Amino acid sequence: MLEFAILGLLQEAPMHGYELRKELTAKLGAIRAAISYGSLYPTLRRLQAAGWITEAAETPATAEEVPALTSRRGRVVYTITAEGKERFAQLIAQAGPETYDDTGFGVHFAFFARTDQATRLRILEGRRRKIEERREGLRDVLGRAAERLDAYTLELQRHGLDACEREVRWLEELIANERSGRAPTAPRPGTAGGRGDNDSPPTPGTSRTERP
Amino acid sequence: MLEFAILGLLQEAPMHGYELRKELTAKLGAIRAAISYGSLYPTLRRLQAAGWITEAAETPATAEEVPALTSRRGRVVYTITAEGKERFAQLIAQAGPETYDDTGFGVHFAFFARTDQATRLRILEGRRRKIEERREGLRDVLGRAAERLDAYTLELQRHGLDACEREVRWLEELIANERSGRAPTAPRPGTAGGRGDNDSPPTPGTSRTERP
DNA sequence: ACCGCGATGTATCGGACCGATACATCGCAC
DNA sequence: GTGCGATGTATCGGTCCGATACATCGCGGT
Repeated sequence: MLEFAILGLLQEAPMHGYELRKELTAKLGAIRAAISYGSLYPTLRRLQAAGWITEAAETPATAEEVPALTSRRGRVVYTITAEGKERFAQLIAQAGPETYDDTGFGVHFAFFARTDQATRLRILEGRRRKIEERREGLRDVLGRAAERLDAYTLELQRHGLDACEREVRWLEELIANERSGRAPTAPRPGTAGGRGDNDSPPTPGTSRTERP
Repeated sequence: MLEFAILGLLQEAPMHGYELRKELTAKLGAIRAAISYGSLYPTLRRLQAAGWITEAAETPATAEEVPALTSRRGRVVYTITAEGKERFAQLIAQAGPETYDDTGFGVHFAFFARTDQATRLRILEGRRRKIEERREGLRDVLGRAAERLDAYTLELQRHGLDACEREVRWLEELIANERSGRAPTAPRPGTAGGRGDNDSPPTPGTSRTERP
């Protein structure tokens, strides 16, 4: 998962670790907390060993002579390689079942702008199926095993069921939009500020601002 | 987390691993998938080493003579010890920041029936604070950094923001109920079947059916 | 002039948890 | 009689997290 996200982000620009974490947090803030350095740095090491990225110490040429004493451990900038881009594409293509769990789906969705429409559709439908299964499981528990569980546990299931139904509806909407070739965000009279435009529709060609 | 859940479940009845997993899945189905045996068995081993639980092979007395050849590896039944119950109470009491992340909160909530009201309130408020922070973070991104992100990422944030707002409202409701000493489930004209009662309100004494 | 303190920045270590895998028994349907 | 799904115990490699350590920079307070 982290591998995928890093590869995806580094395609936008080379970055050093700290920056990478910040961008990652901004992009994935909706689905998970902040990424830990205890995962980030080892993963970066791993990616480099595999040849997907290269790391370069940031030293601006001049004054290479006296690096001893207070060596000013410079920032390490990571850049994706051609093989790395290939790897990313490959990871997108083979969207298996692990792509449909909460984190996996979220991360893949965050990089939908780099995913072709067919794969997007496949992932959205896989996710929907998975959530529908979870929903059925919760309904079962709430229906059949309700008397075995205490009121708090039941309330938790109810809340979870609600979230499932909501997400299914959300996914339906996205799938419908996807099929009709539109950008994901239909202009809803929504929660936040009034501006309703979205820049750079991922599939150019059929992008019309929905206005009858 | 797993330690907490196991200790909580085993207080209801002794169980063997497979059963434990099933109960765990039923109880926590709303917040996480199924628990893995790769976590379950090592954790059980750890709990036993610490003395919180005891394991006993299931062999019904008679025919102890010929266990060799097709030894019929019996089920191993785990029972919580007095120290285990103490440990569970201690884990409830020290509800730290890790209690407020998604999984941690969910697991603790699932065992609210074994938690005193003051702690319940503390956990609910801690969780609310945490979700409010996440919500503010998402609003920031959607407000300030919107033009830096593609339409899909924005849609993801929007969905996450929605979930946050919804959860905060849910928590508010629970907190209000908790403060007034009621059971968690107010009789809502809800989704599933019509029965609106809940058995065994966790704090007896002030339990009144809400009817002005 | 000095100090603290928060942001920036890189890094490791132990531990929790997962997914895949292996192996064995039981009951039932075909 | 045989395959097959549910029941049941268990390990292994690997991913990721939380705590911790350490170092620099700039800014505001005193």
